[in-house]
Amino acid sequence: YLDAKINIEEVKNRLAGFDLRVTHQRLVIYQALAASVEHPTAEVIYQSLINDYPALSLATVYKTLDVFSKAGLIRKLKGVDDSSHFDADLHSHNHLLCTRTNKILDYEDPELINLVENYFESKNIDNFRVNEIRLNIIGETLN
Amino acid sequence: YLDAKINIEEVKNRLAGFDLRVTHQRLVIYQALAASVEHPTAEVIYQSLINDYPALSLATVYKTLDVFSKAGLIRKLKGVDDSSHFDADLHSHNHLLCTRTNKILDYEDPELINLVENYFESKNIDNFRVNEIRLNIIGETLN
DNA sequence: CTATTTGCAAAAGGTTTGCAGATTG
DNA sequence: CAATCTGCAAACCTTTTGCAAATAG
Repeated sequence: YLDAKINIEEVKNRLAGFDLRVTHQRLVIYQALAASVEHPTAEVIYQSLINDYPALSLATVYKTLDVFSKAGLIRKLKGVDDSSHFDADLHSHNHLLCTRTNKILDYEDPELINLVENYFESKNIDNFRVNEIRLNIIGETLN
Repeated sequence: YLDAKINIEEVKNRLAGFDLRVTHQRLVIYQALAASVEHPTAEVIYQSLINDYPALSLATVYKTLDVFSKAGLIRKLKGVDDSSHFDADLHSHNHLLCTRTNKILDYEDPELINLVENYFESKNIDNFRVNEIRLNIIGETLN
């Protein structure tokens, strides 16, 4: 379930890069999120940390994820069941949303990303400034 | 804000087409949703009906919209602020999500729809059966 | 030292549920 | 009639908030 943890210095650099204060809680929350490939919810992140950091509060996890996503350090995603998930991967990629398991999976497809990006580069939408295109693929994992 | 109301016989046919019982509440709720171009929330639909149907309950609006969307008669959408909106328009189309007003606007673009549909027709994703592609354009209305 | 962040508990907000009575097919 | 739907109020669950103490820069 987990990638190798990113080292703490790297996390500090990333926080600094977004003008965010470095606190112990922020470091471990970011580290937990970045180490997961599962696009966890606030609750899941909290549960993954509570054993090692018993003083950590769920409200802090919520606040921190909110601060991070408003700063642009991470992204907030919606699952098919309306739950809020978070993603530390800022690279352009799309997601598979499974209606059976409610999980969110990464879908990396450079061809698709190019297709969509090219399309919108040459496109102007009246009275609307485009910030981001989110393409979600809804369906079912088969395994 | 409102299109002309669909006539009641047409609404009955649509409900029947999805094997849904016809009740007074369902008729007016569907009619209100179909008449709106604003992708209203449950609360907004409720408010739009409460004057004419004082006995209507908000819980019924929620239940009905849930039944409708599970049956496939309407679609549930998520706004940028995480609110649940509903859409009676089943035709292929995309949405503009405004981060300033939290509104959802229709974005009709046959060329884009073709582009994406064609791409996924020839595409197979391992261990995943695709049901639907949702492409949302996030940004700001300029008005 | 000042501003920001944290933890706690309480509150909020949107949505769901249980149930008795009403309605549909 | 049997099955389903409705209204009401209470319950629920996720997220947010207020505030005093702790911490970062």
